[in-house]
Amino acid sequence: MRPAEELRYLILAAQREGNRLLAKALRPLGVTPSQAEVLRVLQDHGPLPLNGLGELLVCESGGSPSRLVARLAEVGLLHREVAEHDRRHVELSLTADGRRLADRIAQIEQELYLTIDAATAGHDLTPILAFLREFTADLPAGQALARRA
Amino acid sequence: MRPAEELRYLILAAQREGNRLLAKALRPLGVTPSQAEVLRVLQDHGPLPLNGLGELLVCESGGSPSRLVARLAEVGLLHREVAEHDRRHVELSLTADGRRLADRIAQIEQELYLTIDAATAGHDLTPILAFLREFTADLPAGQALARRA
DNA sequence: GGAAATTAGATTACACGACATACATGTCGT
DNA sequence: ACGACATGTATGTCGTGTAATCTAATTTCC
Repeated sequence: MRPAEELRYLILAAQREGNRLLAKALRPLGVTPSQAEVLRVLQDHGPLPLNGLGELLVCESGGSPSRLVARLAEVGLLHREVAEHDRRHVELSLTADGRRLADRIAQIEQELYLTIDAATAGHDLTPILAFLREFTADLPAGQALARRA
Repeated sequence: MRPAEELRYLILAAQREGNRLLAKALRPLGVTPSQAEVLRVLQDHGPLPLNGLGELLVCESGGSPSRLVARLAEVGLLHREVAEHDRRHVELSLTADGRRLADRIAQIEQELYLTIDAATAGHDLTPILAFLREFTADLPAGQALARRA
């Protein structure tokens, strides 16, 4: 199998399995990995319009994440408020419940990162991160990640 | 951002964007990336039972890919035949249409691999492949990929 | 200044994919 | 024949991409 093909499928495999592990760890909290990403981004980057949130999400690369946000608003984890100066904008902010849950999600992420650290022991991540950064630099999902820093 | 976190999101970003590029390239053929994977696996690994196909797919890692296969059978790209000696087994094989389409998919994959080669120019893939192989070695999706060789 | 066109933000609908669970059915050992 | 097990199916929930649509703001042109 040529390297490009193996790389393609290995990235697919790693993403699928990593997502599955995270979904399992998050299940007791009643949120999915994508929902957790929304809550954590809102926790770290303050109130955001829907569009601004979309620009920081790696999942849901195109358009506005209306549907993802709608589910979180339904269960009272975040608040949607129409901006008075521009009624096209919807300001999103975590509720008290949402902040509490975001803290618990952060803990689970820490455990995940310890698992990843263990899996990467003996490997130099530098060339791997460098390649992936370059590969995604021009693409929406990569730019979203870059904006977080 | 700690390396483990960046790695997690970069893998997600790379997978999403890669899939989007492939989906766009496959659109004129009327198939999705997952459907294309089924057709190509069947082309390379002969007739397979549904379960055996599932063991070679990186997408749809758990369970049997019933629905994926059902859609392809509906549009006449593959044939499902119940084995006479054991009616639990369904033998899957490409139809003439399926074989023709698999050839065209293979061409599009070649173009994708050229794009990946260009993106990886200047990088040594060896450590990247080694890490991802190790990371997925014990997981279903990684084993599926290993079985292809 | 005001109406029409354009742009921007958000929502919705459709199709498909992924995962988990529950269910039905076939096979085999006893 | 009965139950354990394996295999395949159906279903529900959620996620993701695309496109169409709706409304609000802005721009353009008279």
